Amino acid sequence: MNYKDLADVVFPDAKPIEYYEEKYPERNLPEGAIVARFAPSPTGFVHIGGLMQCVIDRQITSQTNGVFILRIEDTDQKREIEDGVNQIVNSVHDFGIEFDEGMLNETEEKGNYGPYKQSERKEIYQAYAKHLIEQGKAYPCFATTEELEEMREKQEAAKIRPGYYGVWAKYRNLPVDEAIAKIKNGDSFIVRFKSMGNEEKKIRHHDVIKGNIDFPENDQDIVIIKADGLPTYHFAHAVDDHLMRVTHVIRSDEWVSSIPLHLELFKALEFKTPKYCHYAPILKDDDGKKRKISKRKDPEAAVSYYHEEGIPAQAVCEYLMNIGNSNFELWRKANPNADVSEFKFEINKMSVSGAVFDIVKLLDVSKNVISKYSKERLYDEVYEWSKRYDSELKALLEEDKEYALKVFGIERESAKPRKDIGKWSDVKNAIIYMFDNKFFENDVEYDYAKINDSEEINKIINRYVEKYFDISDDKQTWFNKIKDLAEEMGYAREVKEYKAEPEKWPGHVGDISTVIRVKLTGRQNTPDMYEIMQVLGKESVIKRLTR
RNA sequence: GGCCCCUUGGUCAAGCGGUUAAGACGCAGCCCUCUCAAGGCUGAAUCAUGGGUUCGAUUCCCGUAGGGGUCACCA
Repeated sequence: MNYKDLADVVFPDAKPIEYYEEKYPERNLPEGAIVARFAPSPTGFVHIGGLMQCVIDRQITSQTNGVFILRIEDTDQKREIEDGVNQIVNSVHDFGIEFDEGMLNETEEKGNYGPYKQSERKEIYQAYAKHLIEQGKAYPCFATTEELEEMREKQEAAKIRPGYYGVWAKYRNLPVDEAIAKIKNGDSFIVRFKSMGNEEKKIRHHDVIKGNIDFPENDQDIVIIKADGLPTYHFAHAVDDHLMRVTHVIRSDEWVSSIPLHLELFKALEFKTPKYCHYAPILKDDDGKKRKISKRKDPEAAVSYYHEEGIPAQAVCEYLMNIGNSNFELWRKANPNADVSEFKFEINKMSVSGAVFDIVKLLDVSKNVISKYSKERLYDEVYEWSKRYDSELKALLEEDKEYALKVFGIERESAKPRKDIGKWSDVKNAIIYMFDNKFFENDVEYDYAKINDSEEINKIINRYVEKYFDISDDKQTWFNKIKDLAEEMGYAREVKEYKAEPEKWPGHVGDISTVIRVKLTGRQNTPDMYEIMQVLGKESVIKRLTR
């Protein structure tokens, strides 16, 4: 009886690994092409950090003519939710990111290196596990959960390193025939990796992002195949990333401590190790303290949040890109109209420590992104968003599209476009007063500023309407008339004059403007009043000023 | 607790032995033919700490403190 016999008893039906090595050959890609993968569990939830990984992966795989894969890690059935894969695909898709290979939805996939769902790769893992057993590099372990717990308690009590290793690895050296007998007897078991590592020895690993890291060798006999026949993460990682010919394993740095294990696994399996890129998680400022942004506590941890708030996908992606490579914004400034895909992302320039998520900065990025949109694009994006999240806004936009486009056109598509909208949920408030049916719904009791005596206000407005207002005036004429009005009413014609000798007048042309503005829009602050009047049209202006 | 990693203004950060220590967001002030948004200009604000090494340390080494990760038949 030898290891081969044992392997045959453990996995009688497994194919030889050569079968898979041939089925999934090395990819024929140009020099330097990066193959990366996003490998979430099908929980339906995409974390902002996961999206950052996608943005980065998509960028570097595209730029090197490589491949970006979506692999679903569903080896833990407890984590799964219904429709989880669809939700992940859709969430990522919402940000304009497509995968080259992998799952397309719950059941369909594309690419020649599948299946891309781990639960469907069971036989592959078992083939490789069998291969290891044949070589004496893995073995069945019959320890029960209770046994393992007991072991752990002893270790803790004795203050020694916990785990299944060395002398604690009870079934590591179980004679082959005894193991076979147990299996034939129907004893339940799992498969463990037989580590040859020595905890006293150090290894050095070079991480693309973190640089050199030294740690002790792994000596834990970790489980590679669970009781349900599915692999653990570590084993699946080795087998999948090898067979899918992944060149760069880009993942969150919670995995760095597993590197010694993974390295040993790759060595035992005689796989070429991929390049590891461990990025730091996104942090959250919690009352002055930094902590990992959390799914439970922070709504902004979920990418769906940005979608709901109406922060454009491009803005979120650019912000994330900037967290990844902070020279992105320098590049953006130099290339304001270039497509993001032209930015050369350098993975080794990523920060080794986590960045605190800054929504204010994100919104600033967003304002810049939105300021470059044409009014048509703005309309389309806002309309799409409103369909899902704001029916009142939707109705407003549908009522008269031409008019809505004019409203969106105010101070847009110019050299210095407006930058006051950061997210679609800001839009309604920013434009609602431009719509007569909404405007006249409200009371006329507005907050005036400096000039707030109603008699004076009426005098100003009446005079403006009867003598000065003319919708066909050009902007200069229009403004000169407001100055004339100011002068006639006894106010300073120029702000500068007033500032030089404030005691000479009760106010200046700006104060007069404000009166008209408030009467016209209900607000003290608005975009350019001339443009507003032009968009509203003569009839609406008069109606508003004289009501 | 063991192992591993991290620490430049409020935030993101450049820097890689000699710099007036970039830039962005935010903040304050000023300017810009009306308010706001923007834009322009100016300003306040940073190398966690103690030792070394060196002619010289933000940069290299060691310690300390603080923060984070990880120690599952979860990923």
